[in-house]
Amino acid sequence: MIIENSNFILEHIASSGQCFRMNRLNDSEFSLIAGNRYLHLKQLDIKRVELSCGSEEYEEFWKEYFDLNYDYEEVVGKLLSGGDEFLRKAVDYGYGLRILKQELFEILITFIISQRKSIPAIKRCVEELSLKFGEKRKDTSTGNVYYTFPTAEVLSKASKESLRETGLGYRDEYVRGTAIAVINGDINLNSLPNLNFEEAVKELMKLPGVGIKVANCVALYGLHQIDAFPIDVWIERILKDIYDNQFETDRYKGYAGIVQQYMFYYIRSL
DNA sequence: AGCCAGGAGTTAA
DNA sequence: TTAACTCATGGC
Repeated sequence: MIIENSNFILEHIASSGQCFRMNRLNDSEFSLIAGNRYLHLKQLDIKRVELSCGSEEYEEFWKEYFDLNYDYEEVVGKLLSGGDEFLRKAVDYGYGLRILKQELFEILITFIISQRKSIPAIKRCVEELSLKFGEKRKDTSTGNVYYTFPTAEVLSKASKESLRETGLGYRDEYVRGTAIAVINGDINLNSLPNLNFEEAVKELMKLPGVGIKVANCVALYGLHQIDAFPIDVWIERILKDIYDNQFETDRYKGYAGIVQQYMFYYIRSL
């Protein structure tokens, strides 16, 4: 089915560093594995995207996944007219970015993996992990074969050695420890959506391999706390070099996470 | 070849 | 509380 939206650019979303299983197939087409599902996407033009799913699956899952109930045009308008030169250029460059609503456990593990890794390396590791510990599926509408992201159950039972074979490096114990914490009830992922931002971050940081930055990423991409503002090495450079450490996230309350996404995507292009 | 990657944990002060 | 050091691996 075809989606019309003036802020939905697949190329920008796929390479924005928030999802690691969305891949470019050619000039206009992309594949995406999210949760247990597979989707084929095609950018028809600047305002139209074709999805391989039917309207029922779209309404039930993908519409929410792509945050298509939220009006990004309003945020874009504020940033373009807000008088901040860097943000204006960032939005101008990264138009069509959105904050996806991804599966919580998958986001938790992938951002634990992300520490001290480049985006290509993260993607490779996530694919290896899915191939080794996920379930093989076949998409009914495209016939495409893919592997789901592994469950906490499976990862909690995996040996350190088998985990490390996927390229995790020293993060093997973090992944294992977090999966075990989820299974034995040390943390209840289902309760996190009920917490406010500060409480959720505090809870997440009890997990091995989850510090302030990863917790913010999980809050933003897995809990859709769009005031979360993850500060990685790139964002830190911006805050220092562009804003002389005077950037005020409070000024963008209600959509700071979206601002962060534009910043991140833009700075990496320079 | 050597540096850096969407950092976190530990230790020392 | 903060600073320095270490961690395994791959991409460029």
